[in-house]
Amino acid sequence: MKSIYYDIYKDLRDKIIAGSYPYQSYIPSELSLIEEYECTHNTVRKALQVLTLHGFVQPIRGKGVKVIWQQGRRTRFVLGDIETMHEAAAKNGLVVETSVRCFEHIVADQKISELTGFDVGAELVRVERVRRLDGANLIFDKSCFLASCVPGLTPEIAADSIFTYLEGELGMEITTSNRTITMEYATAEDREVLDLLDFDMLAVLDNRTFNSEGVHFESTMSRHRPDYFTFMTTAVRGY
Amino acid sequence: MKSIYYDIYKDLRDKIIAGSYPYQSYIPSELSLIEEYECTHNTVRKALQVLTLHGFVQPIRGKGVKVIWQQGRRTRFVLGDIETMHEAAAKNGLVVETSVRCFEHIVADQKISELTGFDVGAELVRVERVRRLDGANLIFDKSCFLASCVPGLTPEIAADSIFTYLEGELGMEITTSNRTITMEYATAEDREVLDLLDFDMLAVLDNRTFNSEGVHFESTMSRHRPDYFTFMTTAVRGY
DNA sequence: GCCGATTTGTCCGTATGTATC
DNA sequence: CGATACATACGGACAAATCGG
Repeated sequence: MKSIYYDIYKDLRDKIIAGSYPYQSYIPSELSLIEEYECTHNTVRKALQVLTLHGFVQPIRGKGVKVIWQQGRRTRFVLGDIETMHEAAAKNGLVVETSVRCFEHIVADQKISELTGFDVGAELVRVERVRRLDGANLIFDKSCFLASCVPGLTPEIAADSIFTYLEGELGMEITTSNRTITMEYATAEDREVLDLLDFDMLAVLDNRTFNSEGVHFESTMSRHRPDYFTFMTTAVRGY
Repeated sequence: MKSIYYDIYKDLRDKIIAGSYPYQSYIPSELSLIEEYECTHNTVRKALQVLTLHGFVQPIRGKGVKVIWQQGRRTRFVLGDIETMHEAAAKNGLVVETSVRCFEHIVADQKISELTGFDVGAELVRVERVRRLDGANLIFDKSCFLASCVPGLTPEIAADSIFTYLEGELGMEITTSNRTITMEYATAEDREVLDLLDFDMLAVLDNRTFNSEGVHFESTMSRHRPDYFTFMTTAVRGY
C-alpha cells in the first residue's frame, strides 16, 4: 500500500494507538491535515474514511473528527483484520508452532464443494494444520487451496506460513475475505488433535479468500478452543 | 442516505442479488456506469467502493470489476451488518417475540464500567430482554444505554424495538458499532432464561454502539444458543 | 516485443451543501 | 449571521495494469 492517503491513515492510526489523540478527543480538522501533509482535501478524506472503517474515529459534521477507539481489554487470542496466524499471535504476545497433519492433492467432490464453495471437479490442495500456542494445541485448520494458484506449495512451507509464501514468492495479493463464525460440537478428530480439556464445543471460523484477480482461491475452516477465541470487528453505517 | 453514490450502490447491489450480474462476471465499466447514471468518475467510484467493502465485488485493475458475491448457504440465524433484531429475523424468515425481563435506572459502578465500557458514575438504563424465535427462547440480551441519550424509553418500547424508537422518535443516528465475539459457559441465569437444551456454552456477542455524535451510548451483551448463532462479515485489504 | 485502447487507481483543484457554534 | 468543519459532487490529469493486434 504505497499511496499518500494510506501513509496518512497509518500515521493517524499510530498516533491514536500511541495516545496522542485520546479517546473522545478530536483529531485536527481536515484543513489542518491538508497543511500538515501537504495534500488536498480528497486525499485527507480518503485517509479519514479508512480510519473510520477501522473503528478508530467518527466524523461529526460541523464539529470535527472524534476518536472512538480505546485500548482493548486484553483477551487471550484476538482475531480481526486480514492477517496471518503469525501476525495475530505476535500481536497477542504469543508464538505459534504449526504442525502439518495432512497435505494432499484432491479433486473436489460434491461434499467438498459444499463445504468450501469450490466447484465440483476443481483441483485442490488440501492441508490440515494444528496450531500450538501457550503450550497447547488450540486451533485446528482445515484448508483447501485452488491448486493452480499455489504452485510449488510444500508441507515445509505449510508448516511455516503459506500466506507469506503466496505474497512473497508468488507475488499474489490477498484482498477480500468472507468470514462466517459459528459454534460446533467437537468431533472425535478434534479431540484427538487438540488439547480440548473438557470443552465439548468449538468456535468455527470459516474463511473464504479471494485474490486480486477476484478468484476464490482459499477456503479454511479454523476450529478454535473456545477459551482462546475472540473475534473483533467494526461495522459502520452507510459504508 | 440520500446521495447519488448511495443510490448507485443500492442499484448495483440489488442487481447482483437479483442475479443480473452473476458470480464471477464483470459489471459494466466505470465509463459505462458514468453514462448510465449520468454522473462523474468519482461518484461512480465511491459507489463501487461501498460495493467492494460489503463483499459484493472486487475491482481488478486493467480488467474490470468482478462480482464475488454468491447466494449464501442458509443457516438458522445470521447476523452481520448493523440491523435491528427484527430486521435480522425477517431476513432469516423468522419472527421475534421479545420479553423484557428487567428495566431499571442504575449508576455505573466499577464492575459495570468494565463490562460495558461506560465511565464509573455514568447514569444508565439497564434492560434485559429475552428473544424468542422458532418457538424457543434463544437469545438473552443484557443492554445498558446512556440515560441521557434515551429519554422517554419505557419497558413497552423495549419490548418492541428500541432502535426503531431511537432512530424514529428521537432522530438519533446509529453509526459505528464495535463487536467482539467470544464463547462462554452458560450461567445458572442463562439456563433459567433460555431454552438451552443440553448446550453448556453460549456464543456471546458484545456490541458497543456510537451515535452520530461519536458518543458511546449503548453496550449490549447478546448471549446466543450456539445452534442458532451465525455471524458473517467481510474484510477487505487496504480499506 | 511493442504500441495503443481500455480500465481501474490516485490525486489535484474547485464548488456547493449541511450542520455546528 | 458569519466562521468553521464535514459531505457530496464535478472535471481534469496522470499512473498502472491488462489485452489485443
